Amino acid sequence: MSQPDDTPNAADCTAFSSDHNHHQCIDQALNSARLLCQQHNVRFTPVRQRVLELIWQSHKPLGAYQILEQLGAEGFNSAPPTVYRALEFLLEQRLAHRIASLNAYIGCSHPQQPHQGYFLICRECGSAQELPSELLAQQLRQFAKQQGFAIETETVELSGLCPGCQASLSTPVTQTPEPTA
Amino acid sequence: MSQPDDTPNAADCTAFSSDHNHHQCIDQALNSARLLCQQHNVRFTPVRQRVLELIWQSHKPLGAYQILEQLGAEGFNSAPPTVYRALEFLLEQRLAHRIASLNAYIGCSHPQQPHQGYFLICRECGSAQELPSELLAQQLRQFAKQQGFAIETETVELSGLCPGCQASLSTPVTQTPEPTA
DNA sequence: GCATGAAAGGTTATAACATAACATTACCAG
DNA sequence: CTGGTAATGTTATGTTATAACCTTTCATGC
Repeated sequence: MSQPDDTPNAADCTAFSSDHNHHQCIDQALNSARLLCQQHNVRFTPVRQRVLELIWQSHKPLGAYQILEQLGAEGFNSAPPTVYRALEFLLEQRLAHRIASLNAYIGCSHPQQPHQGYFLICRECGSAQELPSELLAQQLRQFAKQQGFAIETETVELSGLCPGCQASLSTPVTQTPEPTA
Repeated sequence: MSQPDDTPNAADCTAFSSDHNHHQCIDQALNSARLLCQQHNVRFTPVRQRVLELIWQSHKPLGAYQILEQLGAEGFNSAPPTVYRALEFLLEQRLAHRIASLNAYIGCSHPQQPHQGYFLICRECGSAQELPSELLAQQLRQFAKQQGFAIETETVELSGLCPGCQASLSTPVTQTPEPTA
């Protein structure tokens, strides 16, 4: 409660460009998470932290059993309930989202603000970008309101091709090399 | 090809009101389907037809194994591939949609027009209403376009309470009785 | 320190959802 | 009526998720 909510957002980087400092994503996500768990007075245990790290390792949504495999390799207990409990916790604390269309999980880029995640998911590279959009939220509410429907949770997952993969697929050879730093 | 696309749409009824002639939904859906299969020169076999009927029996999305159970009870072959093949066919022909957030399937209310399904799903009564919305489609494209993202498939599933269940839950006793015909 | 109770984690089993692979049957075109 | 393709039958298994019950951890009050 004593902390201002001005922590940098972990994924103000964009999932679809490879030229961002991804360590920052992870570090900021973990810092945000620690802070948020303190504020909520809940325990950020090793397995919960590790699962959060794992789903932040890339911007690709991760299946529960992929996470489980990693955990097992690192000496954690590796029965399904372990990972599903950790994921349940992260979802409750709004530190992660579930991608229904993929049965997969991904770190939440804006855990501080209450929001629903809107996702752009590239079918080619597998990356998913979460985008907050107050405008889209309004439009969806409007859409539901016309039917007298009261929205509680929103699943908005748009699949297709990210800018990078559109380019690679249309010009598979002559693409400009990307900056490596 | 020789048929005009003016078949009545099976779900111009609304899933959230109980005072519609639901037989019409089913009949129209089946007629549309027969027509569409003729047009596409594909076979509308008994099991395909029965699965379509089953997912039209109510406006609640149905799980594959629920369908399977029904089929089994009726003497159809009842191994999983049977129902998954039928569903695959119906999805291909755009006669059904998959609801990712529920792992369930529902009849498509506007099979004639190419479209993505936008769904309002009531967590209380389980009904799902599909709504076409060119406006929402535009807004989603716009949203994606800002990121240079090319949408191929859209998963838009809004869960909450339908008008009827909002009323029942807030005034559990004093609700007005519904017309029975 | 230590009792204690709630939260977290361990363990085993199983439920729920979905597909692979290969054999058989149905159906139509020639 | 035959040959090929689409559909279905059959068996097995893969993948995702949860139930149920037991043990451990850890903050708290004594």
